[in-house]
Amino acid sequence: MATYTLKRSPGVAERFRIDYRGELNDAQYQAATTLQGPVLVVAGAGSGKTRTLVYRVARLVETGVSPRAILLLTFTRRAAQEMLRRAEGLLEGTLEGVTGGTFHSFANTVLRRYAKLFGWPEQFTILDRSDSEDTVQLARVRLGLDKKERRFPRKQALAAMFSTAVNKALTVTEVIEREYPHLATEIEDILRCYAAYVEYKQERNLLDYDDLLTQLRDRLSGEPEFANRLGQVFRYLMVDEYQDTNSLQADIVALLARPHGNVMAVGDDAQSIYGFRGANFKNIMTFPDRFPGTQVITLEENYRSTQPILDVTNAIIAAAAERYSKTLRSRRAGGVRPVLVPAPDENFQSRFVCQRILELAEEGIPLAEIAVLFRSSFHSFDLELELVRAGVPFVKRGGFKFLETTHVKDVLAHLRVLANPRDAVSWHRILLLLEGIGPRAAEAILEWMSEPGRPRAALGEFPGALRGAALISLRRLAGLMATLDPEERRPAELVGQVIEHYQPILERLHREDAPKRLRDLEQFAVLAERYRSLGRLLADMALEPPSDSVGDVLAVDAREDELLTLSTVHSAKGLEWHTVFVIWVADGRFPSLYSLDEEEIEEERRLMYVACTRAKENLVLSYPLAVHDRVLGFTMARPSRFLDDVPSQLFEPVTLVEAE
DNA sequence: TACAAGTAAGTTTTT
DNA sequence: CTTACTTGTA
Repeated sequence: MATYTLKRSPGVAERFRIDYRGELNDAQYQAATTLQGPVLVVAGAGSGKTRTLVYRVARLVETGVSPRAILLLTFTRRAAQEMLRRAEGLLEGTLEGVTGGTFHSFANTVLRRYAKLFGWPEQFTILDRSDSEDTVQLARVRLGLDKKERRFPRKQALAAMFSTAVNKALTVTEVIEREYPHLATEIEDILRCYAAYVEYKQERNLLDYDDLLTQLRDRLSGEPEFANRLGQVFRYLMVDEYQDTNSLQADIVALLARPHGNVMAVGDDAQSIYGFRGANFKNIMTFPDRFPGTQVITLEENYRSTQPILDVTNAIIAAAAERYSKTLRSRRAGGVRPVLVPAPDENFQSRFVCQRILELAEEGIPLAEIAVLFRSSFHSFDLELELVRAGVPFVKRGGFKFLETTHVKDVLAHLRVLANPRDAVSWHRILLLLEGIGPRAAEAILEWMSEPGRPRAALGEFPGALRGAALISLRRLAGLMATLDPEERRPAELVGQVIEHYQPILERLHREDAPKRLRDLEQFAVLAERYRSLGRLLADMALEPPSDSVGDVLAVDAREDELLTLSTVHSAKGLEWHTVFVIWVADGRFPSLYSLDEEEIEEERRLMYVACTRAKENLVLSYPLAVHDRVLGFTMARPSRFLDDVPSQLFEPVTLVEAE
């Protein structure tokens, strides 16, 4: 197809409502106003990266680009929304139509929209991690690999291997050789399991997270019409957090940009923290090779933190083995030194943090401006108890979500078979909940149900031999399926019906804490009110689950803006607070005990860097001197090795003493 | 064949 | 704390 380029009429594009020159520094201005061709922005922490992206979106729209032609791939949907909200505020005029989201959610949207083009069924179900694990387990049982001696890996380990292979562009065999050498003897069975898993997904229209990406890539490279249409729709591509993309995602970016070459990648190699799922921060180094003619722009001025904080973070990252060299300089005067606090044990640490937070609140710092960060989500358990005791309301980000609890997943499974009747994983789950039905019976029923022309409600007519209780509960389920009508009922109504059906099951299975779990389900029903389509609800639950963890019931009556944040460092990326506490800055916790290889240590270092660069005014690092280990009892802890690289005079030392 | 109860072992970070 | 696997009973 020949292209004919229309010239922009002079005079129209010359006048902008926004004073880009005045509101951005030179590097930011250059990034925001370079609209054509490939651009790489290497943006240090706090250097106004989001601001720059926001202004660039505004600039594109002001020069006459339709918002619909702009595609913003960010790390979380929250980041995309935040960006659009700010751009909206800037331009008042409407930015409606800008597409934004994660690679996964974008893949989901376009694969569904163009499903007909490549002869796919309209409905496919997305498997989240634990669904994938369950599916692997089904494949494993089917192959008779569950009756083996104890050496055979469990479902989590298997699913992790398969995923690693996809995300690091390796074969399963290579992954085992590199990362699971002790399983070398099992390779054959593991590969059989993998093949069964792949086949199972294909038969049942199931896509796991990795399939979303591989399918998008393969359709883009294999279906010219699809690639062309997308290329015509999305003519300006922006990718945030580029250092956290893996080679699969980098391929997708290249394929999307191929028709027009307008792609801006923004990132910071020093903040690459997703290597464990295949991200390769070298992507950002090789971007200019991949896109010839790339303009590289570096943002080094920091607007977030005070200089004493930057002195510490610069020292931490200076010891990194490999990186683009840049040293952040603060634009902000003054500031106090970060504080380093050794605590006698974990509970001292918790009490210290809690007490300081209360004092800061007293001084007028809003709780929403304070965060406590940690390496792994269980590190905050003790602190959470302390905060509840002190009546400090908080939200916890990262870690276990309430969507991942068994009871919520059970309810979701009922909804999923409505959207995709072939979703055998969900059927399996539902059937096993019934009294008197175990794996054998479930398998037989599914087999029978899979014959064409059997509606969901036909369950009750299953001819196989079943005991009394099983027959009754199966009929009851059939009754529910007959009533549920996804065409007629709103998602929230469906959820209500399912909960009603599920309540007695829940009471039988979890006698102890049924009321607590029921409250979670009510919470879920409330959440479902926001949706008009069941498909949308299910896709969101898999791709963009609500980020709050289980059990911040305390937060119910506190206002959103009056909550303290507890967060894993991973979930804190891109955010900032007036005061940041980092707890458990001890070797074995941060860096994690499980990440002691050379490359992994480098990533842990970057993670520490990300944690500390979240702070604007106050940074407080603490670690317990004695650690309680379930096996070893109390042992001595050593401060994080990353502190060794920081000259001690950069810290304000503090000693904790108990009141008389 | 289903299930309760008991033992043993694995536990990072996220889409 | 969860889940995987075993054993004993209906």
